[in-house]
Amino acid sequence: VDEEDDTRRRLLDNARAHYLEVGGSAHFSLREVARRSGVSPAAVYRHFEGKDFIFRTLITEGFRIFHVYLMQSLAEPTPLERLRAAGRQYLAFAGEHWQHYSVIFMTRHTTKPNHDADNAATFQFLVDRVRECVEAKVLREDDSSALAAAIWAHVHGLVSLRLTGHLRGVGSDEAFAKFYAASVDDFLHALAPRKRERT
Amino acid sequence: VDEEDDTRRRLLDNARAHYLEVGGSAHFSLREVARRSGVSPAAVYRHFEGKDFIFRTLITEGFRIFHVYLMQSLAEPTPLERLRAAGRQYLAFAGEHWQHYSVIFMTRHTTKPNHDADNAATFQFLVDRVRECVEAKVLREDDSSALAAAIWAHVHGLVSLRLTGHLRGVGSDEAFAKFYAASVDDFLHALAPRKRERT
DNA sequence: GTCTATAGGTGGATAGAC
DNA sequence: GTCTATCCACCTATAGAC
Repeated sequence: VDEEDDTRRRLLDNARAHYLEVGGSAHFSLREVARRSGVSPAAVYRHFEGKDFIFRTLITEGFRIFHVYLMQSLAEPTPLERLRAAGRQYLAFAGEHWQHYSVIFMTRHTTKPNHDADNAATFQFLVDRVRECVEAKVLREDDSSALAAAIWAHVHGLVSLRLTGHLRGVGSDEAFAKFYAASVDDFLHALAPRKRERT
Repeated sequence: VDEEDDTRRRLLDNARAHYLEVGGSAHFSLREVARRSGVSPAAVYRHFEGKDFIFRTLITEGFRIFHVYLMQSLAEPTPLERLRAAGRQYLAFAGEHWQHYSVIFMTRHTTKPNHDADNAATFQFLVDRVRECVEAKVLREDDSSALAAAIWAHVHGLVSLRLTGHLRGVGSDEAFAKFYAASVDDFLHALAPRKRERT
């Protein structure tokens, strides 16, 4: 079963690359995937039931890998450190698996049930990290979902503009990593509890 | 020349919608555009030299409309109000012209010279708004390009997650507008000059 | 300026040999 | 499990009539 799994891996990797080049499921070419993988179009049907099944596999795989990255942040000792670590893990995942990142977070929404469930579960992880920060008084008292959404938007904005090439001006990947870390800290600082006011 | 321009308009509108559905230029169908517009495939060639020329027109048109929105913010009297107005105009453009927004800011980078030039010019507008805020001491003294990039990332993150359907939890469009405004203000607050420290 | 007709190419999916 | 061969649908672009 060794060569069998190897072909399946090659098909998935090439499918992901091709998927991103055409930007969505509608005009994804199964023949092109077979061509890149060095097999005939018919062989693909031995590994996947068809075009759509390949996408589902890609999305599920992407969330699974992302989940592993996020879980690393739980090793930190305090709520705030766990939240900041989650931010670093987010960047690490996007940098080391930008194809997966694009598949799960930058593809237009077209009613995919699996995608929605995985997405909600992933978002809940961030909400939990935010909630424990609120309870520990290191983030302002506010709706945890709203705070989490704002934080997610911030990191996603940085990462996605970088991936689409719109933030080329920032420079090298290391320069971007510094920029990212500083910007996230700026935003988290803004969400800290206010010393004065707040009745 | 009335009906001629009308056909061209219909072709462009349908081309934009179709472009977004397939997510990129590679598998964009000229026939589909003709079909939606109620003309034959051959007729398209009387209005555009071919497939690629339609994209260039779409991108240029998108930036032109966006530019009009941004310019409205110059009516405000102070640097900070102009910057905050630019943020509101950004959301207004994304909301009222989400197709244009997607075309110019959420499409993968594939070496389009016109796009790069327009993009740089648009970014410069934000850098100018930031710079005058720095000079007026309402934003911290820092590289204006870096501050502008962070602000852009923040608003783009909010808007693009909303457009891809990942921020459905926020609720209605009005609820999202409130959330957007509050989040942008939070971030601008973080970029204000620090009272103490700062040598 | 729009049409029909057509050329040459690519796509998903299946049948049947090995 | 992979192949070749095949079906039919769709694509870009052009030619030529109106």
